[in-house]
Amino acid sequence: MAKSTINDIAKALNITPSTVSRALSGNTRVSAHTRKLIEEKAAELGYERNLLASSLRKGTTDTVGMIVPRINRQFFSNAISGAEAILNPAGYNLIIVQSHERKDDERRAIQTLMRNQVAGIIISHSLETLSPEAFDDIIEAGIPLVQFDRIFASVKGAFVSNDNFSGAYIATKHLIKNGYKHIGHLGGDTQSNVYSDRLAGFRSALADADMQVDEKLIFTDCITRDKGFYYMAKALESNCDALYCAGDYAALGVIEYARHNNIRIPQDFGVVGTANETFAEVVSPALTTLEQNAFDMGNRAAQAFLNIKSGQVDNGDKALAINVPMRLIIRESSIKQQD
Amino acid sequence: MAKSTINDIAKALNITPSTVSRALSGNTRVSAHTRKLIEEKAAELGYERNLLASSLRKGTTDTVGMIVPRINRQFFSNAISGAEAILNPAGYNLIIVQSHERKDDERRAIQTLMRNQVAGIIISHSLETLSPEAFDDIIEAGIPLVQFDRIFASVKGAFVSNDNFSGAYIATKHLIKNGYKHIGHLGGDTQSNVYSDRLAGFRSALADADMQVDEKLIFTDCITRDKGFYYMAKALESNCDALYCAGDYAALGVIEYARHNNIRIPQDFGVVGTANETFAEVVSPALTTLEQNAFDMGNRAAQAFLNIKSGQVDNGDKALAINVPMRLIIRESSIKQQD
DNA sequence: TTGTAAGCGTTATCAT
DNA sequence: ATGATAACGCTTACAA
Repeated sequence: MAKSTINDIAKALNITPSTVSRALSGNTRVSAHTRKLIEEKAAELGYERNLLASSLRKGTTDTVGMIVPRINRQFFSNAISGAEAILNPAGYNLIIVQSHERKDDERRAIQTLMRNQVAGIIISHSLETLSPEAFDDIIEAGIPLVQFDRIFASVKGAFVSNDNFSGAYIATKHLIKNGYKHIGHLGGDTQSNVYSDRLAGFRSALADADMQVDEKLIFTDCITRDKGFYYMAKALESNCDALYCAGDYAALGVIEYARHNNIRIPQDFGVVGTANETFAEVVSPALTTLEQNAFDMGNRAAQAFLNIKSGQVDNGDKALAINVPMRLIIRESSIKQQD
Repeated sequence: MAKSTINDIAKALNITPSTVSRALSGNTRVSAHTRKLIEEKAAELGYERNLLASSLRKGTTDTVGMIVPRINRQFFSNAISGAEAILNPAGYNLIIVQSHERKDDERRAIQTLMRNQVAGIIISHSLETLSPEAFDDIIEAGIPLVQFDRIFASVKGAFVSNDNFSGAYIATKHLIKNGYKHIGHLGGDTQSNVYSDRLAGFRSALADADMQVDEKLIFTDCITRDKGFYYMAKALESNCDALYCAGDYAALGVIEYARHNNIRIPQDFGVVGTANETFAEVVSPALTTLEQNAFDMGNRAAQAFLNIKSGQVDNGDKALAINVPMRLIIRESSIKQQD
């Protein structure tokens, strides 16, 4: 009933706890005989090692903390799975905490993880977090830190992000190629690297095609469905005929506005989103969008942690920046029909 | 740089660790003066309490473990948020582990949590888990256990589930009222309470309307989009004109089959899903579906844990069964037009 | 109000 | 191969 300890096992077998500990941690310097006895007794008593005690003694844990804004977003939950897929086989457990896009929650999350003596922290910071003071604590405590997706480049440690610039560039170029002439952008707060890079990629694609950027068609607080709906109306007032959206939810709002107002997508208007949310394939017309490869990013973030941990790279080494390419998934919403 | 301890603080102030401990844990029996000194020094040294040591000493942790099949399902990620919303204010941290619908992973997850001495476990078991041996360990160790959504009724501890029977009943009745005559069911493995209850509710609704259940129209291995597509074809061969689906993904498959084969939904064929996934509102025609109220379930599961913990109810008390009603969200896919 | 000392369960060092 | 012992950082009687 009550939890048993190595002392219980030792007493039951008339040996010392140290021998039990050795046997149970796979140490070779225990006779095959006693090892067997110990293992049997452990099973009989339902013994489970107390990781609090073990970690306290060893001074390290096998736990990695991962902080994400929200887990109910495909991107983050898949990134988590990607990290797990690397960490579990490597003997680490992953503990997940949500920041709910709030700075205070994030700070608390960092504190909780540090107090729990995690072996490392993998984080995509909240949108409310505009500067990385809280991250410095992590580095100062000597805890390996990996930022992913949303990055403060000034912080030491590794980071893994999408190649947002190139992704946006490709998406925009795709709209240009398809004959749209007056292309706008629905983006997010440019204080975030994610959205500033996407905006930059958008601008760059237009520039390379010798097309003017109409500043009236650039919106940088538009990552929700409602805002997408709203700004689509605004964009149309300025004769917009296509939008590259930095998020699928905004793109969804665009599609819905078009449907309600009998604007034909893709014939009259083109849309490309970003993220490939589950609904992108299902909405009608199906949404062309940029795949973020979340699983892969989680994978690489975890790998970066392992690299730091194994001493292969220094935590303060800036060579650890990884850029994951984004892939354009072409569906109906951007393929202008010739009529 | 290196982590500091209460000993560091004590030494720096020429007092004993016990006083520091008392001050930092809010104990009143410390003079205002020394408390202030201690707090300042703690801040200066960037002290963070080592929870491993603290918990080991106290014999309890403030960590609750939550095991779910996968976090990238809206239902589970929202349930997690619901649990968090109760537990964090109550001073608990939630650690989340995925079972990936695999029995072995689930077993490992339980082990990890127990080794980490969690204060309680909230779980929705994997579909691969057909019997609850692993759960008995939890109860035997005296750890409060709350099952949610997927339940083994034979296990002690609390459980929180949807009222799947009534939900399915309402959904099916809704199809009947809308004039569909030959209604089938796409469900899941009936070894799970979730799917057996939904099937039972479906049957019951037909029975109460004096309608025959056509066994050829009942499929119990159909919770994916592909399967939905596939079984829709089968159902049509038996002159089916409506399906109540135990999952939205299957319903999506149905809609897609209909679209590809020029079957008009809802005019010629009715569909109701279950879960209200994000795409349900967005797909065309919009899908009528049962809301699972995931957040609320997580909330209640967490509350059940707190109740056990506070001794209000016994962990072995079966009075802890909570049934959360499901709400039918009526959209286009089930409203037969009169023509 | 503060100090002393023991102990949570484990592991590592040093003996034997 | 096994035992004795100390220590990880913290909390809590008990003493002073």
